[in-house]
Amino acid sequence: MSDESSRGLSGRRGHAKRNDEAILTAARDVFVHDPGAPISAVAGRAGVGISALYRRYAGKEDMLRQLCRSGLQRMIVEAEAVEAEPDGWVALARFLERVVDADVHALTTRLAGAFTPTPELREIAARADRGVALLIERAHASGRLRADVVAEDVALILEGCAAIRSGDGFRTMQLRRRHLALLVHGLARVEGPGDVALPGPAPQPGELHRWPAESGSPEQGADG
Amino acid sequence: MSDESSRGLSGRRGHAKRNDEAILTAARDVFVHDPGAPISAVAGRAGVGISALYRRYAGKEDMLRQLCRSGLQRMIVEAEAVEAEPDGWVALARFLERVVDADVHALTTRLAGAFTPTPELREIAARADRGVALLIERAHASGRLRADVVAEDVALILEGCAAIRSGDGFRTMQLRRRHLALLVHGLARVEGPGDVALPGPAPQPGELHRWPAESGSPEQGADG
DNA sequence: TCGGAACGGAATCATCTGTTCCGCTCTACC
DNA sequence: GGTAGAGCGGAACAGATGATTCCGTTCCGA
Repeated sequence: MSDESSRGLSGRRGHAKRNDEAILTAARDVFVHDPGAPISAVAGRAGVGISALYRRYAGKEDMLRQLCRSGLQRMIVEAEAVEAEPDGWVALARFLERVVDADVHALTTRLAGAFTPTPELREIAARADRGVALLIERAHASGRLRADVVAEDVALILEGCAAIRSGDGFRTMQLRRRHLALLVHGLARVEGPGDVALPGPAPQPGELHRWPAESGSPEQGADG
Repeated sequence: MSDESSRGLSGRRGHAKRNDEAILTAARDVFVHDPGAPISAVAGRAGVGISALYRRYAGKEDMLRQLCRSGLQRMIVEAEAVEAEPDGWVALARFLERVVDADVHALTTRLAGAFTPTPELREIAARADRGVALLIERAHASGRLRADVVAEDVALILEGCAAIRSGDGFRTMQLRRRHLALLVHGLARVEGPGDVALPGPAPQPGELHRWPAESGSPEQGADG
């Protein structure tokens, strides 16, 4: 008994700690499914009351910020996880699979409009973007990536995959993987007459950014 | 003056007829952008009052139904528009481009959860699905489509494209076209060792359907 | 001239939801 | 053993939102 309590696994403290995770998981599940979900849905899913949430987070916005941050961090982790892969092309493909499997894109992008970012968050986002850019660079170097693909295309790809939904969570993942496979196949360079350049100006750095520029120009806010 | 009025282009009647279109267009624009938008947003965008909407539609649900129907019909029109194209592969690609350009997928799918379908609507949807199936069949016959692609993959592709968004409407279309090009490239058969089969069970007919089966089995409703 | 189609928009009514608050439980510590 | 308070459940509160109704007004059309 004293063993358990000293490790924080039982008693009031341990229970609270377990709730920390239950709530975080529930929040992730709920908001990935529906970015506009009410906070009570999170409480319900976690099997706790509202006050258990407010004990941990200053408010809904704070909660979403944390969630977004954890998503961005996960993205960075996945980028690092494929760093050791010697083949740049394979690294990119594996990275995309991992991110899709982690279902992290909705957190980092869909949620982003619902709160004002902290400087810290901007920095983490920048780090994540840099990781992606590096992967694209390596993939280009491998010679197997279409020459006209840019780092920002990754955002389009992830967005497209995240949009796939079916009633069942597991099936959703299968379908996303299938869709991703199609996309990765599309990313591959093809020599010969079959190759047609991707149309339109490529997405520009910053164009698809989660939040409007730091401060100053009152650009298009754009979302409703 | 009598000329115009006889053609319904001026006067109270003509104005009303023009409002018909303005409202329909506004509704399309608004709900494509945000399926959960309030009806007042449509009125605002159309430059009319709320009552102008309620004169034409029984309620919001009715409006969404009409919108969905027009979207499905547009889909059928686009399928017919490429029927004459002799090359089945080209026909499929052109069809996808047309549907993406018409920005019709959000209407036919995203909106579908917001109202109960009429039998008529189900039938139109079935006709649209048949059109797509035919295009896939022809594309297979041309020999240029990956063998493991099925008709239901089209839904995934359109969903993925519809998910792409930027602040500007025109730019959004450019980016969708770019993404689509990647996808179409991915759809192309590649002979040789580079070819990897699409993973997971292919999407089944009915699996991605807009509405739960006609009646009877209380399956997963699934959406929030 | 006049009935009423067409309409604008305020008022209504029903939710929905973020946040606060109160009282309870049960642990951690003395 | 007793007690302060961490941790919590959930009702209450306050504000927003939004579909729908309703009423007064305008102005066409006969």
